[in-house]
Amino acid sequence: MSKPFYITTAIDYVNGQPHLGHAYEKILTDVIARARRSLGEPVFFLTGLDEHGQKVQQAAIRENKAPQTYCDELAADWKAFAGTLNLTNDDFVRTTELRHKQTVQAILAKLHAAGHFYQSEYRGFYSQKEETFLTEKDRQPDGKFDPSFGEVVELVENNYYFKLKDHQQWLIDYIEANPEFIQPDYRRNEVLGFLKNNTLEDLCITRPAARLNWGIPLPFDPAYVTYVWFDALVNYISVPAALGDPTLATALPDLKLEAQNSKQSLWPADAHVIGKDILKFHAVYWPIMLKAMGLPLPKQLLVHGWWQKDGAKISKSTGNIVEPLEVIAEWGVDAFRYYVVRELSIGPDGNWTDDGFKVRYDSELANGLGNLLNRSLSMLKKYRNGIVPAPSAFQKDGTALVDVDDIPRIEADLRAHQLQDALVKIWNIVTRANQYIQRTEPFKMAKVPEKAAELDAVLYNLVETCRVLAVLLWPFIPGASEKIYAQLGLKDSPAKFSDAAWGKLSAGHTIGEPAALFLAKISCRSRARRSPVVAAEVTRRTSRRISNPPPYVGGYFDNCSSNRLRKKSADPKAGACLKPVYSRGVTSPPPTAPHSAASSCRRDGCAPGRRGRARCTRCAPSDASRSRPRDTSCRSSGSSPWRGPAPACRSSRTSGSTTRR
RNA sequence: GCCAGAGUAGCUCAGGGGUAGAGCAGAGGACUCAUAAGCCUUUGGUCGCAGGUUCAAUUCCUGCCUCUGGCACCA
Repeated sequence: MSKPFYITTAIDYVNGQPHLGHAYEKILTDVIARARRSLGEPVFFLTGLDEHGQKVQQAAIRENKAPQTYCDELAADWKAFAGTLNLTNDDFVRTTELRHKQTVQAILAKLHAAGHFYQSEYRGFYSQKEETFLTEKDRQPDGKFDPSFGEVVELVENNYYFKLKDHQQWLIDYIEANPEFIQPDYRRNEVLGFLKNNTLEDLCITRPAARLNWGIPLPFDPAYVTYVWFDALVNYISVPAALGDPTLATALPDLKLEAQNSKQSLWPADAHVIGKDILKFHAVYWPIMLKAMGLPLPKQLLVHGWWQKDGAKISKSTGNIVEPLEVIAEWGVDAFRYYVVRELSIGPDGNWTDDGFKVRYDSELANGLGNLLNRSLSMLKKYRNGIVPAPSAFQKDGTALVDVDDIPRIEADLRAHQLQDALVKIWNIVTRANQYIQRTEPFKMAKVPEKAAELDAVLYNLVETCRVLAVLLWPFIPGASEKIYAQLGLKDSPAKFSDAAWGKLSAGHTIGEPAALFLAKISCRSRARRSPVVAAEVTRRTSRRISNPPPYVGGYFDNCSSNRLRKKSADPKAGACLKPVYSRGVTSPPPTAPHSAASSCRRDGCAPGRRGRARCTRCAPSDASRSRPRDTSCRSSGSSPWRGPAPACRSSRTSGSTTRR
């Protein structure tokens, strides 16, 4: 058994309720953890809470609670939140737990004995009201501190310091020698720039217990508690230590936990997923702490950006917020997970817009993936009684749907933590499958008995593609993925990446009932609002196909994807909006469809029946620009307007992705 | 101020010395298996500004303008 893939989130400071940023980091981590499990690796995924410190102590006092009680109550919310996000964390660490405090103290004792700490005086301006030292930034232009700080006194305080000065050069060398250690690259460059241009100052690691007692006491001097660094960061090793990690047991021989004796080390972590705001702590202090302990460094710091909403900073005070729980309640956790992972790659800041969310939900999840599943299963049900047909020679088409290269490329993206790229590739398959239906027209084959074998093949390819998609999507949207498997009538789980191999669906298998995977909430409502005729048809179809139509809760999408229909519906005398309704074959088609219903041509005398610009002589485009030829051939093959060596052919450029990395 | 990075279509972004690319948005069309979904076609750009190198610059160089990030107070 190989070493488990050990991945962590930062632990969140428990002084409030979880917000979008917390949710984002946890989801990224969970997708990576699930992906590794799916790929067959053992995984340990750790998240948790940072519960010590002044703000917690103060908040507890304000609520007239013991700090531990205060933390216990909030911790319940945070654990529930992890469940709501459908996280697969293997443990949940709280820094007030005994196992954590014991590890912290063992480390402090060891480093103190080895001479890494010293005591020194700290002199500064202290606000008694705010119970904090002030900095130069807190000064007003006239040199005085803001009255909101109350009385400010100059205070001298002894504290313990951690020596950093000797560690600068090896850390620079290490980061330069290990490009994967800090990702993305520009974050790595920031750390290197900082390390090369500044001299590290020793780190103050304590607070006097008289001033702050909600913390872990120094084992060698109970007059002090340790401050954030040797508390919060240590969570990454306190849980493995408690689980009996042999690497940690060797490094911390005095740590006597009631540990299971594990044979496998979790440490070093394979990835710490963190926000850009805490990069320095993880890229500078943490490696030095580990080096001092004699422990190896984590393999990677994966640094994500922050979210904005509507282009502005997320802020409780201005009300510019995204409430994850509300979004999940309305749209489902899979949609939420999908949006935050698909919207941006790991690194840059993101911008949440409600419209953007709705567009992705509607066009990508509901109309792209969900509708593909629905139409594929419906046809199999309708034409073959829901029984998967036997393989035939025609099925080689399936390789065009899920290209032989797709699976390894997606696997490579997952391993490289390029989650957005993986989703883009997966959606290429969705698009290809929808194109395939249009190209092969199985609904026409069904009317021609001689094409039965071909229809078998097309149906097989479609249903099998849906199955493969479920497997590929499991790390991202596990709920939807499992629903796809259920609709396919498969008993097992789509959680094994190797099941993405083509052809695992066996002939004779009977699928389950098709149902909407992601209900498109809007588009039909939007249309319905504009045309009573369409509204009636929508209601009829909805009630026929969906056994339990959800109640309409109000609100419309502004961006209806089919503006053509919308605009025509808005024209009171066109009747054009009827066209799609008639064409459903419900009733006979309109005897004389108005010309304007089918064409953009509105000139008098343009013969009915002509459709499209090209066929209408009076409306034909006169400008040459419309038919500007597109010559994509390689220039070097023809007569060249320039001299010199033949230039490289530029016609084979690969298309770009929408992501900058 | 210092150090990075970025300015390309309405939006989000790829690209890169030789006719400018994708997705979304916009426009037109054909179809009916499907969640009014899906499919096809298509309009948009002096590639921030000014110089320079070059037969040729959006691409390389220089300068300028604008924006973003970092520069250890803090999660």
